[in-house]
Amino acid sequence: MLISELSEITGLSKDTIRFYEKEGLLDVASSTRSDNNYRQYTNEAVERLNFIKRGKAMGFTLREIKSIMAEWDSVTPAQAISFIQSKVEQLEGKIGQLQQFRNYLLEKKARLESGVNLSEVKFEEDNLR
Amino acid sequence: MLISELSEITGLSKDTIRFYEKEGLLDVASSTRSDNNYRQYTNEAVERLNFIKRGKAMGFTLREIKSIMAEWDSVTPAQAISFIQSKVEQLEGKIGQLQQFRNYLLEKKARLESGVNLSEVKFEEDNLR
DNA sequence: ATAGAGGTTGGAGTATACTCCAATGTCAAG
DNA sequence: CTTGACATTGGAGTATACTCCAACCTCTAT
Repeated sequence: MLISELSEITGLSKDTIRFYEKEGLLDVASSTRSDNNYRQYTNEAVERLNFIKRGKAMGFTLREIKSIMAEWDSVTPAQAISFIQSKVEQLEGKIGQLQQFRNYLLEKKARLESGVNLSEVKFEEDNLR
Repeated sequence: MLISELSEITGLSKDTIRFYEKEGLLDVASSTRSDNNYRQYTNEAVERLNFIKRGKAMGFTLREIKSIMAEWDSVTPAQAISFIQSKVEQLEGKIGQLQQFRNYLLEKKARLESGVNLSEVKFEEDNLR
């Protein structure tokens, strides 16, 4: 497929896709050039871009996403396992933080609903634990 | 306290703290100026900065964090409740995504451990659901 | 043959979030 | 009264991740 189609499928702009390519986030399996010099994309490209989107949504930088994908391609199973394990641990930390923050907000909300004044529940670190 | 102490307590650089002030993320309750024009910080500043760090860790931009704090200060209880509710929903979405990604990684890991070839579990969108 | 909708490039510009620096002011200690 | 450690400012520079643009090539349809 050409870049417009890929752009529609993924919801990423053409510029962004070309930018990702410049940055080395798409490999040969994702895109080749046809005779007219147009980029030809495979489904691999769709998968890669979705992977990138996912990674970004979890707060990874492009650099990190690139390294994740590179590891994925080049690494022995044993290395992959320990790599994944460490990523999972990172994610678990992040999830824990988000849940804490969610609980913190819900607690504040409950206090507000029970009529406590806003200023009394403002930024107290203790509420976060 | 002076900026060095605040910097040590929060782990943020002095430049970062001054940058946050420029951006309007610290209010009068957090910092005032003494006669010599030095910034004098209160514990409120520590709390604010920790709040900012927390917000950043969950992927909010400074702009968003500022608006959260502003709402917090200026809003009626009813508005605060609906604001919090929407933030909680956003967070729940984020948490859900992170958990999905975590499960995805764990699944890949399990496959690797059971001896499946790496290339067979590479970037397939189906694995993400 | 020309229009129009696609594609290409290199490079400049933008937003975010710092980070560094030079010049200068303040203050306690020797 | 100078030294050294702190503080101040404005402004420049950096990294990340795009976003836009001009100039130009390609292909299909009329």
